Amino acid sequence: PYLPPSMADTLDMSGPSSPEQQRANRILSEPLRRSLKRSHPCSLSEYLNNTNRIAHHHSSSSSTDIRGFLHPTAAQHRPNQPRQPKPHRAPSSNIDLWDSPSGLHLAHAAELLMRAGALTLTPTPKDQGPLGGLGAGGNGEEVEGGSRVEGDSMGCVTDFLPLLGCSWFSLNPGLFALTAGGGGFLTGGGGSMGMAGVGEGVEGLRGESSSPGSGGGAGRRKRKRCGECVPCRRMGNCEECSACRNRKTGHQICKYRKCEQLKKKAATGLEMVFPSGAAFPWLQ
DNA sequence: ATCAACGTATTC
DNA sequence: GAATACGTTGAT
Repeated sequence: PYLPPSMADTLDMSGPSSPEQQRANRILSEPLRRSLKRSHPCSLSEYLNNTNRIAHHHSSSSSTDIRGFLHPTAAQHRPNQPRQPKPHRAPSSNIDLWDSPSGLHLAHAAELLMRAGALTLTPTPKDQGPLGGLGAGGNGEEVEGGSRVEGDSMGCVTDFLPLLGCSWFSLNPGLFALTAGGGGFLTGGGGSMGMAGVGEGVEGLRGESSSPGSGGGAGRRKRKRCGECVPCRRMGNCEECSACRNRKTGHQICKYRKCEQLKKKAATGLEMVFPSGAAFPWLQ
């Protein structure tokens, strides 16, 4: 029930069986570009904290806790119960990480990232967020080596919630963009990962450096030209437009070469945008 | 909304 | 370090 057949095919780790899968695996195994290697991991702890704050804001009971979202049963009862399989869906009330209004199915996304090798689990003792140890610690279990990710019989991660509860769950925005304003590179159609943006260098994660005190615009990722639109394909500057005439001071590309995608306002927030305009379309 | 200028990320 | 170009900001 977690993954549609097309996605299950995509995530089949038994080996590449199609040219698309072979290409995807090759791309994943290729070394990062220099600029991508310099990308710094983006911790989800801030996101989770924000989510928690939002939950408090929206909850009139004021007793809402992210623990309740991540471990509804653990937060309410089951002190000595053996580990229950994680519910596929949290209660529909309040903010729901598993079926958020914005389509942010975080666990699914992270599962895909991990399977694609784009998500790293980097536990550090000092990087345990305020929610660190949730779930696993509650049952006296330890996450060993930071790679304790179990899959259920359906091949889905059932023990992912403790990872969400810790801030050592990190993403590498250079390798994996969670915001693709010019169109996502994960394509649901055809059951294959498009990965169009990976080889070229995926850009577009925003907000990672926009935390208070980071200096605002400094550190914000730059999007890149799509290279496919008419302006991008145009060769040479016109040398007549204002951008060309003010090249030294304006620092702008020729107006006739300005990428159509970059003309649009960049997407904001932690979300995937697909050509269809839907986030995580395979889950809809 | 458009434009110019600037800051700065990125590439060479 | 220079050149290029994206993002932001302020002026119009």
